[in-house]
Amino acid sequence: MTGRQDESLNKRIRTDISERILSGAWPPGHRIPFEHELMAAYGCSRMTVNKALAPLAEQGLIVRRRKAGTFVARPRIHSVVLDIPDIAAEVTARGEPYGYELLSRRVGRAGSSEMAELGLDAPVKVLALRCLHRASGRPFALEERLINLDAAPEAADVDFGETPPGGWLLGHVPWTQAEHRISAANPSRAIAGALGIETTTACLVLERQTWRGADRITHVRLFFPGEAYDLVARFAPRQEAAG
Amino acid sequence: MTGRQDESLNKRIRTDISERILSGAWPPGHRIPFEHELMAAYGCSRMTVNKALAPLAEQGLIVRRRKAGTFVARPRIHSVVLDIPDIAAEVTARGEPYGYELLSRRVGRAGSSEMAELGLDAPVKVLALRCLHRASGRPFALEERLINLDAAPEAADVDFGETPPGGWLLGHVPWTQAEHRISAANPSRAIAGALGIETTTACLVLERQTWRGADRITHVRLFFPGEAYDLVARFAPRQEAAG
DNA sequence: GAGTGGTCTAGACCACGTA
DNA sequence: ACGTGGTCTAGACCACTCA
Repeated sequence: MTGRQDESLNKRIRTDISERILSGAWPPGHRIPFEHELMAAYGCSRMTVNKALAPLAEQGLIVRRRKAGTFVARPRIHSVVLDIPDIAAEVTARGEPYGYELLSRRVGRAGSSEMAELGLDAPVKVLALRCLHRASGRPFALEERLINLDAAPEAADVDFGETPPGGWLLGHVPWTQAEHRISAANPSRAIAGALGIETTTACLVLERQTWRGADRITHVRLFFPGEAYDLVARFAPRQEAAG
Repeated sequence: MTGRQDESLNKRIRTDISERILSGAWPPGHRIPFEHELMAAYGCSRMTVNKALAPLAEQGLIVRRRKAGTFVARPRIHSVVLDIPDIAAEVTARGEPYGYELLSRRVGRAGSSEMAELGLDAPVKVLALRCLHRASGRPFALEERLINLDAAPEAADVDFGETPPGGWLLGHVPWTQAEHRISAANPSRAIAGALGIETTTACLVLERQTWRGADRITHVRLFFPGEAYDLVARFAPRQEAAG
C-alpha cells in the first residue's frame, strides 16, 4: 500500500491505518484488525503495533475496547485546527513583497480601556503600538498592540520602526499560554483610514492575548480588510476522549 | 508533584513534564533530564520513558537531538484549536431559547455557482436550503446550504422545516473530512434582509465543505451578524513537526 | 569514541468485558 | 473462561553527533 522505507515501522502502520480511515475505505464503526493480526501482517512485535495504535486512539480517530476490538470512531464536528500564520511569512508565502510601517508608539500607564484589554486590575506601564502590514504595497492588516512593560521590560528599549512587534516578542519573550478570538467588525474611522477602506467594509478581527504564567504579556488586535483574508482550518479528528 | 494513581506511568511522566513546561518552570531551551535519568527517577524501563516523551516531541512541545539531549521547544504561534459548536447547542448554552426557520428549499441541478461551491465538474442534483437560526427570537445566523443528492440521496426525503440540516446530516451521513474557511464579509441585500441588518454591517462568515471519501457531501455558509458572535480558540502547543 | 535518542523484540502480567 | 487491549520490562542494535 505504501512504498516508504525511511519511516519507522510504527509510523508506517499508523499512516496506513489513518489513510484508510480518512479515505473512507474503513468507514466509521468498521473493525480494525486485532493487534495480533497486525503483528502478523507487518511481521513485528505487539509493542510496535501498540505504539502505532495508541496515538490514533488518543487523537480519537479510533476507539479501542477490550475484548471487543478496535473500531473506526464516528467523527463529530467539534474542533478544528486553525493555522494562524505570522503575517510577514503569510504575505511572502503568497509571493507578494511584504511591507511594514510603525504608525504610532506610546509608553505610559494603561488607560481604563487598555487595562480591560490586558485584563489588569491595577494600571501598569504599557507600550502601545499601532502598525500597518502591507502586501505589494497595499494595506493588508492593521495591528493594535499593547505590551505589558512590567512583564516584558526589554520591549521598552526596542525600536519597532522596522521590526514587527509580533516577531520580536516571539523571539525574545517566552510565553506559556495564548487565547484567540475571531470576529467580524466594522472598522473605526481611524482604522479605516489607515487601511484605505470605508468604515462600512467588513473586517476580520483577530485578537490574541498572551500569558507567561500568570502575567499578561501582550494583547494584539489585527484588522484584515474585507474578503482579502481567510483563515483556513483543516479537519481535526479529535473528538471526545476515547475510552 | 502529582497524586494520581489511576494513570498509567508513561502518562504521568508526560503530564509531569508538560506541566513543568506550560507553567514556565522549564523555560524554552531548558534541557530535560536524559532518558536514563528519568528511568532512575521514576524507577521504570527506558521504553516507558520513551513512550512518554515521543508524543511530546511529536506535539512539538520538546525537541530531541541525539547526543545533545532533549530540550523545551521555543513555542511559535502557528496553529490553534478552534471549537466550532453546533448552533443550536451554542445558543442554548448561552441560556437563550433557540429558534429555527426554513426560508427556502429547492431541489434541482446545480447551477454554475453552486457547482463551484461544491467543487463539482458535472452538474449533479442538489438540495439548496436557506435557513435562519434565532436566539431569543433575534436572528443569530443565516445558513446557506447545498447538499449533494447524488452522495446523500436520503436527504431529499427529509422535511427540513423543523430540523436544522446540520444536525440531521451529522446524525445520518457519515463523513471523513472537512474544511473550514473563516472570513468577514458584507452581507448581500437578501441576507441582510433576512438577518434584519444593513448591508454595511460586518458579518463573520464560516464556510464548511464536507467530504465522504472523494465525494462532496455538503457545503454550508453561515453568516453571523456583526459582533454578536466570536470564535474562541484555546492555546495549542503544536508547532513544526519535530525531528 | 562515547553518549544520546530511535526503534524494536519477545516475552510478561493485569484489567476488562463478553459469553 | 476466554480473548482483547493496557501496560510494562530488560534487554538489543543502530544512527547520529558532539568532543
